[in-house]
Amino acid sequence: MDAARRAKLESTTRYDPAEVEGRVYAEWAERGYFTPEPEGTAAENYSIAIPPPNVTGSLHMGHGLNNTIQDTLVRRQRMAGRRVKWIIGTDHAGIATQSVVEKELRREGLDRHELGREGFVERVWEWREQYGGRIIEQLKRLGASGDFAHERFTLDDGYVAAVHRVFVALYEKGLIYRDNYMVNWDPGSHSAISDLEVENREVTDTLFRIDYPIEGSDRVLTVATVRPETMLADTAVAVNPGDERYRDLVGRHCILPLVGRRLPIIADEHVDVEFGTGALKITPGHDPADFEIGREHGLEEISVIGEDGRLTDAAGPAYAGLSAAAAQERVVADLRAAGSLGGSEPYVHSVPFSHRSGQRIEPLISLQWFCRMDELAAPAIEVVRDGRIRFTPERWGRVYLDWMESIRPWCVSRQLWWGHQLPVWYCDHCERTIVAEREPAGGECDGCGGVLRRDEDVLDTWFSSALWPYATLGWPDEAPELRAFYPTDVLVTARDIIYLWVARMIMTSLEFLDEIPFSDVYITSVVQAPDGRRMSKSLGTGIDPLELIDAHGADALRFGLLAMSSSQDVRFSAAKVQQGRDLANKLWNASRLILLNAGEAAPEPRSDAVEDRWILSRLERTIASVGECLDRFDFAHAALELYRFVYSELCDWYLEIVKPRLYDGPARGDDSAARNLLHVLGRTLAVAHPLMPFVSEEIWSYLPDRDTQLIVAPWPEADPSRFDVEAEAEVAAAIDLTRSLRRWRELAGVAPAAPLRARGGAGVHPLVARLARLDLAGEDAGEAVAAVGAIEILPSEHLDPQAVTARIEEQRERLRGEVERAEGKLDNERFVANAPADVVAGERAKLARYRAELEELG
RNA sequence: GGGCGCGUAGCUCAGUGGGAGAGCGUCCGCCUCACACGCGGAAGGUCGCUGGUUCGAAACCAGCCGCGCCCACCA
Repeated sequence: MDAARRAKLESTTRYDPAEVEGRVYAEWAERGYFTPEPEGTAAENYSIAIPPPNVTGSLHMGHGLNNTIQDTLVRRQRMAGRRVKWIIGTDHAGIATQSVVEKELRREGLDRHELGREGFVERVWEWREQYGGRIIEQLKRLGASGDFAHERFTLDDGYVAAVHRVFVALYEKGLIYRDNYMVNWDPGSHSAISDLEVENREVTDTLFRIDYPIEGSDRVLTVATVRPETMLADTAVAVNPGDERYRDLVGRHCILPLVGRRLPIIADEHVDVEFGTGALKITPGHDPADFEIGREHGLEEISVIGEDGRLTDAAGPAYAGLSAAAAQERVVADLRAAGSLGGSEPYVHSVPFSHRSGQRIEPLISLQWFCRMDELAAPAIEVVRDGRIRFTPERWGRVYLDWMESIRPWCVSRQLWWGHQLPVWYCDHCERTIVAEREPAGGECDGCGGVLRRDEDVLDTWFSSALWPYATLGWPDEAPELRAFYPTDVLVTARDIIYLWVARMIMTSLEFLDEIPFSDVYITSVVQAPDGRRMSKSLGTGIDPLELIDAHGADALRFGLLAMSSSQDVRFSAAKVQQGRDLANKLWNASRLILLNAGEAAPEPRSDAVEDRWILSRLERTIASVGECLDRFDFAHAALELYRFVYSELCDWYLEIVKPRLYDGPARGDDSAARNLLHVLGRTLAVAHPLMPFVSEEIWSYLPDRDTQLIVAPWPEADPSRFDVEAEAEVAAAIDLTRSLRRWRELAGVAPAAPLRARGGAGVHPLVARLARLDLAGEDAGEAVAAVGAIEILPSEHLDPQAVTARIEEQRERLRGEVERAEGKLDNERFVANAPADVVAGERAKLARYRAELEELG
C-alpha cells in the first residue's frame, strides 16, 4: 500500500459510497467483465434474461429488488468461474409508450392522426432515443453487472424477424386465426385488450327491472339488468331449464319493449334461478356470457354500441349517436313512459376495467386475431408438473398450472400504431389473406396482381415478450450466443406476470426451440409501502430507490432489499436499508483496523490460538450457510447471516480478542494475528461481494496479494476441514461467561471501567479474564461474595453490597425456577418413556447442573 | 363463488414438534487509541381465538375471527 492510499484509509473513518461507486463501476465495465464471449455450452455457462422494463419506465422499488436479486445470482456464478451472461434490454410496451408520446403531442396541440402512422411511429422512435435509456442507466447505479454492451429492444430489427417467424408459424399451424368474437374493448386506448389486461373493480350500479310482454298472453317476463341500454341489442330471453315457473314459456316469444322485436324464450343452464326473477335478457353483442349463450343457441348478434363508445345506427334513430351513459338515461326514461320499468335498486358488483387506461371495458364483438392456446399449453403444463421447471416459492407452480389447465384463446391484435404490425396483407381484389414473414414482392398479390393492403393492427406487447429469452440471443438465426447461453438458468420476476409473460415464454420456447427457457422461476416479494398500501406514484406512497442510493449507497439498498425479501409480500423497511449502510461501514472500519495494523503481513489462515481456530471455523460455516441460502433463493437469510458474522463474531468478539496480539505483533515479531485477519477479511469480502459489490470491491483493492479484482475472484467454497467443534465450544463458553460477568457487574453496580476482583483457580479462561476486566486474585484473597459460573467474585471497594445481595437472590430465584421446570418434566413418566433418549438425557444433565449451581449459592 | 397467503416484542419480520428470536425503537451506562452509521447492559411477548392430536404445540389437524392477494360470465 503506498503512502497516499494509506493516508486515505487512515483519514476515512466513514465508508463513503458516493466516492466509490461510480469509479468502481466504471472500472468493471471498462474491463469487460459484464460481457462474456459466446463460447462453451449453455450447460456450463450461466445466464439470466432480465424481465425487460418498459422503455417508459423508471426504476421503482420492485425493479430494485428484482434486479438486486438477479445481480446477486449472476455475481455469485461469475465468481464461481462460470461464463456469465445477464441479458439486458427494454420492452417497447405498446400502449404505455404510445400514450406517453400522445400526451407529449397533445401538449404541442397535435394529434397522432395529424402526423399519420409513419410520422407518429418515427416520433416514438425519437422519443425512445432521447428518454428510453433512463432505466438502463438507473440499473447501473444499482450495480447491475449485466451485458449492457448487447442491450436489446423488443422492436430491434432482429427481434421483429423473430416475431414474424413465430406469428407465421402459428398461423400455418392453424393456432392463429381471425374471427369476429367478443373482446374486451378499451375505450381509453381505443383497442381490444386481452382478458389478462382487465381488472375487476367493485362498482355500485343500478339494477333495473324491465317487463317484457309475452306474445299471445297478458303475462310479462321481468328481467333484471344493470345495462338497460343494451336491451336494444337483445335477441332472446333465457330461463333455467329446471325452473317450474317458466317451463311453459320456453319455445314461445316475448316482445322487446321500445323496439318491438320478437325474442325467443330459451332454456339455458347458465341462468341462475335464484337471481332476480330468474329470467335473463340475452344480448350476445354486448355481454360475454350472453355471447356464449348466443353462440350455443345460434342467436342473432346485434351490435348497438360502436368502438367509439357511442350508440350505432342499429340502435334506432332515437338513440344513435348517444354515448352509452346518455343512452341509458334515455332508455330508462322511455321504458318508464311506456310503463315497462318494473323498478330499480342500487347494486354492487364487480365490473371489468382496463388495466392500462383505467376505463370501463365495453364488451363488444369485433374482428380480431386470436391465438388458440390449449395445444401450446399441454407441453408447458408437463414441464412444470414433472419438475423440469421449478417455481420458488413452490405454490406459484400450482397457480401456474391452475391457469394453464383452463386456458382460453388469446386476443393478440391491438388497434395501436406503436408495436409489431401484423405480418398480414389483404388483397381487396381477389380477397386473399397473405400471412408471411416479409412483405410480398412489390406489394402485389401474387395471385391477381392487385395492390396489397397491410393489416393495420399491431400485436399485443406480450406476444413479443413471449420470445424474450431466445429472441435476444439471435433466434431464429443459429447464433453463437444462442448456443452458449440458451436455455437460461433462472427467471426472476413478479407474480403478477406469471400468466402474461412466464407462461407464454414457456409455451413458445417449447414450441419453437423444443427446450424449456429456464429451469427455475423465482417469484419475488411485492414490496409495499411501509403502511401496507401499494407503492405507487399516484398514491404518493412510492419511495425512490435512487434517492436511497444517493443517501446510503447502492450496497445499503441492496442489502436492505435482500434482507426484506421473503416468500410473501413485505412492507418496505428503511431500517433494513440502514442496517445495510451500517454493515458497509462496519466492514470498512474493521478493514481499516486490520489493514492499518497488518504491516507487511500476507494473508494466511493461522491456528496459533483457540480464538483463531474459532473464527476460522465460524467463517467457514458462514460461507457454507450463505452459499446454501443463495442456492435456495433465500436471500434474506443470506444477508442476515453475513451481517451476524461480521458484526457479532468477527467484530464484537474476534477483533476485540486479538487486538492486543495485533498491536503488539510487530514488537514481538509475531504477525500471526495480522495474517489470520487478512485471510478472514479476504474470504469475508468474497462472500459479501454478490450482495454488496461496491464496498467489498473497494476494500479488496487495499488487500495485499490479490491477483484480480474481486468481481472475478474465486467464490469461496466452504472448507469443512476448518470446522472445529472443540474450539467453537471453548470460545462459546468463554463468551457466555464473559456476558454473565458483564451482566453481573452491571446489575451489581460495578462501573464498566472498574476492575472486578475475582478468583477462579486455574480454570479462568484468559479471554474471559481480559474481556470481563477481571482482577484475578489468589486462593488466599478471602471469602467470596458471589459466584458467576466457576468465577468467584471477591469483595472490593467497587461493589455495592445491597446490589450484590439483590443480584444473588435474583440468581437463586432463576435457578429454582429452572430446577422446578426440569423436575416437572422428568417426573412425567410418559415424557421419560416416550421422548427420544437424548432429549431426556439432556434434561437430566441440565437438572444436575442447575442443582449444583444452586448448591454453590447456598 | 373458488383458490392462495398472512395474524409472534411498540414497529417490521424470522422461527414450523423438545426451554420464545433478530433489526429498529425504548431505558441505563460509555466520545474505551477501527467504527457514536459505534461499544456494553436491560426492559418488553396469554406466539389471533376455541377445540383436537401428542409425553410435549408458536409450529401439526379442525372450526371460528380479522387482514391481504389471485381467479371466476349471478345479469
